[in-house]
Amino acid sequence: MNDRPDTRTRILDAAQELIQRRGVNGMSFKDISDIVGIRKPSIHHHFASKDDLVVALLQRYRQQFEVTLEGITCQHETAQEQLIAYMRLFEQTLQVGDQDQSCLCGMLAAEVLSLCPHACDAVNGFLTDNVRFLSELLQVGREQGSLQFAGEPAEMASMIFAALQGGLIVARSQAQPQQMAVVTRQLLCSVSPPVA
Amino acid sequence: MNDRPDTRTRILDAAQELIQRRGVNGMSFKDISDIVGIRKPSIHHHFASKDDLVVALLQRYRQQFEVTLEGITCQHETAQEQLIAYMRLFEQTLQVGDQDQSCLCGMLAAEVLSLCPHACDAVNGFLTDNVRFLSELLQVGREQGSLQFAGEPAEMASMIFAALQGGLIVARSQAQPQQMAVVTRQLLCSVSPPVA
DNA sequence: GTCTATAGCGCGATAGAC
DNA sequence: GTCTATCGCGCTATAGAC
Repeated sequence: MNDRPDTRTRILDAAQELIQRRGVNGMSFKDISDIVGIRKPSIHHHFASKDDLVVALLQRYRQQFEVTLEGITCQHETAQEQLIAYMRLFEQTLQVGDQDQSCLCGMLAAEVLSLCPHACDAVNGFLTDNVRFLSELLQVGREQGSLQFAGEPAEMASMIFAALQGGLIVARSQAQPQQMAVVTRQLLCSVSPPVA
Repeated sequence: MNDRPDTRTRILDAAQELIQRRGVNGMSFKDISDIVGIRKPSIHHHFASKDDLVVALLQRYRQQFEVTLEGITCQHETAQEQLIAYMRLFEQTLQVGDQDQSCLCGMLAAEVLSLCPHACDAVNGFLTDNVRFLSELLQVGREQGSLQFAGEPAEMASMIFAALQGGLIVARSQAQPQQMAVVTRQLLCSVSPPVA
């Protein structure tokens, strides 16, 4: 009957939203306590330090993302459809709330010098996982014939992932969410077989 | 005979380096004063506030960048060569010092919610200028025949610029500068006519 | 598990001497 | 133009009552 998540979860939710908007260095315990509706020191009962909070947040985020990627693989037949669904994730990020949220790990990757070693490893693990996922998807797509491109799948994967992360940052900064769709459409063109 | 720049310039240099490494929110007057070798309050003599410093920095950066872009246009004949030279700028950013510097405006675009309106406008102006430069370059290249791609030049320009910005963030986070060259090579593939 | 109170520090910024 | 001294604030974190 109680559909409100527990405090720990609500703290993580607030922290994630704040980091995706302003970055780690732009987020404070005060901001979190305002959103969650508890006092600042109460946060320390759930997370000993700010670093611990960020590490826990990354752990949850990567778990959720893994499930999402599995869903994409299962729910779509062709690699092309899977790629479209994957890119949709990034477009959707910009459609939440005030349209000012970027990818959590893209944001943290930009601020990587402010992170503790554990958080740094988690961010880079996320980046690597994504490029690997894309790389396998491109490989399969090329074999299927639903995708076509020059060069190695791993290199095209790096390029596509970079474009999606950069696209989020640029589109959000300029307050033009539709620019994200422009980037994904152009990416799709770049790996699609000629229409003829 | 005095080859050391004046204090104002050295403050801007320090601020730029710090922002490209840690972002605005990760940079402080203390950091600047340590690098420049003056006391914290002395900075206020040159820049009334932190916002003023950031705005002045962006003004200088955009002026310098404009000159660089003109140089690229003049020094290279074909659009393809100009594109290669442009992308080289992003690779070179990652080759400076400890290889942990990103693009100033890419960093600030990620932290755009922490900027004053003037700085925000300057960052977005920089982004727009770059996409426009690329867009014209792609248009000319297509007409020349040195470049070839599907879709509109403006849309391909958005995609390329996003990939360069995202590529910087990812490669830097993972401490793999060579990944930046992977991205630029793949981008070049995507706008090059078939070798045959 | 949440609270009040507070420690301890770093921040941007100001005042005023030199 | 740079300095010392300091203000006022916000931060993360801790101590201890309830």
